[in-house]
Amino acid sequence: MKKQYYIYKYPHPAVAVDCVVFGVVSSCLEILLIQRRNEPYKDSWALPGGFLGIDESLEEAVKRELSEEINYRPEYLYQIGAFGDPDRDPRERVISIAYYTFLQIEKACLVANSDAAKLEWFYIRNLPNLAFDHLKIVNAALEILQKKVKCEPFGYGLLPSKFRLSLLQSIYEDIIGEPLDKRNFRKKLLKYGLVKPLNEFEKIHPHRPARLYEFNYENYIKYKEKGIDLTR
Amino acid sequence: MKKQYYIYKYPHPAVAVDCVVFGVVSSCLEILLIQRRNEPYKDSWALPGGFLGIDESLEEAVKRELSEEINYRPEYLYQIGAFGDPDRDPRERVISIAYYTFLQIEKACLVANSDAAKLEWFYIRNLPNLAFDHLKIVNAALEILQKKVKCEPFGYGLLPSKFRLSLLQSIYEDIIGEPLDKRNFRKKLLKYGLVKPLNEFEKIHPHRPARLYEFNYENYIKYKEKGIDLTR
DNA sequence: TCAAAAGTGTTAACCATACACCCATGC
DNA sequence: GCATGGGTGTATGGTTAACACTTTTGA
Repeated sequence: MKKQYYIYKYPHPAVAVDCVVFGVVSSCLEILLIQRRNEPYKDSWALPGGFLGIDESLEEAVKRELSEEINYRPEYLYQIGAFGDPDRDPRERVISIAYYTFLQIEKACLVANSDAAKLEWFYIRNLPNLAFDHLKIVNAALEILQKKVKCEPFGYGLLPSKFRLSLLQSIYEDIIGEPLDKRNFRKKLLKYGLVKPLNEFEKIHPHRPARLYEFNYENYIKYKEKGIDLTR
Repeated sequence: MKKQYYIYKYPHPAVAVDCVVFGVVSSCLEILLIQRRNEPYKDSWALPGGFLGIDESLEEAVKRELSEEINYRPEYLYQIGAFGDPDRDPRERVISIAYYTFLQIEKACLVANSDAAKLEWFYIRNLPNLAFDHLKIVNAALEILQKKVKCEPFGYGLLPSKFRLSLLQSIYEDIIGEPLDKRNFRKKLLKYGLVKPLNEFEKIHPHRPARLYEFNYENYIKYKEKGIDLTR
């Protein structure tokens, strides 16, 4: 492999991408973190991500990094924003463009990558110390979800395709950080036709089994455009 | 001045900042554009902006560029996001981090900068052709305002400190692109105490003079946190 | 006296809120 | 039969939506 250098007339920062991967794991909203194997922040937990290739788009870079690091290639990415404090990376000036995505656990086969970096899901309300300014990035992502949840239906592409309404409700509660009224929440979902009941039930505990529902995609999109607040 | 080069082991993109400056001009929501004096896109209209200094924060870079280019140093900046299509700039790979800000015309003394680049306000619904992907950036900013206006009170720091309610209403209408009911709009603003009436009137046309109002900052902040939709 | 923009109130339908009890199951 | 989470209905008050006419001014 040829050794090469890149020369510029003016100093250039490095550009990286990072991604907050949300998933529903053990009935909670969690994010996927990687334990760093190198300095800086060796052994700390960090968002999956890496440096931008000079010819690839920002989204391609995220998809490539996630494929490599968590063996999952997301279809949809949503930009959180750019994080560029001059000292956010001790090595050199690095601007990170952060994204978030949803991972339906049923669709993913997560394996630690070939480098055997450790991967783990963490409940959003119980995160470990994070490398770099990754906590700031996660918090920015959560703020976006908090706003989203108050303006549009939420959960499609994140929850399993068949789910209990109480699971959807608890994801909402994880995001907004306060309890919702069960009766009102269900009434609204059904009234606007956002979910349709199935004749299937989930028996995961020694209690009454819960009915499963699917999103009604047509109405989901309709109210995504029109706007709806399921949190009240 | 010493000639110097900057050498990296991996290729680095350039990083720029651009800013959509919103102002209320001739009773409309307008943005400030600069006519480019150099290639590429010579003579096209473009957002004010420029390259990031290697040691300055993203926001500092925007403030510096706006000071230089439009003689106005904004206090608050809001990030739109990063725009990084590989071919968005024909010169080299450039990632642009875009911001928007509000400029109260009463507080600014805009002069074309020393380089005598032409500055002009353009109504958001009647923009000229823009350089680079700046139309995409402006549209992203407008989408943010469209969402904002449906979730929080809007206009503080943008409108003159004393204004007619019909001016505020028409700014809302510029953003959402549809007419609002005058009675309902005013009723809501007053009911929630978002504005307070003054004993001053504006006579700018040969008709009945309009009462001026100020924002009630305390309630404005309160409903910004709590959320309110003045568009319905 | 006309044209133009400012300003004002009421009603009916809908929606949000708050709240408590029964159901189905496995142990 | 009990513990646990699943599931349901109603009444009240507040919010939205729709609507048309009078006022003030300068020309």
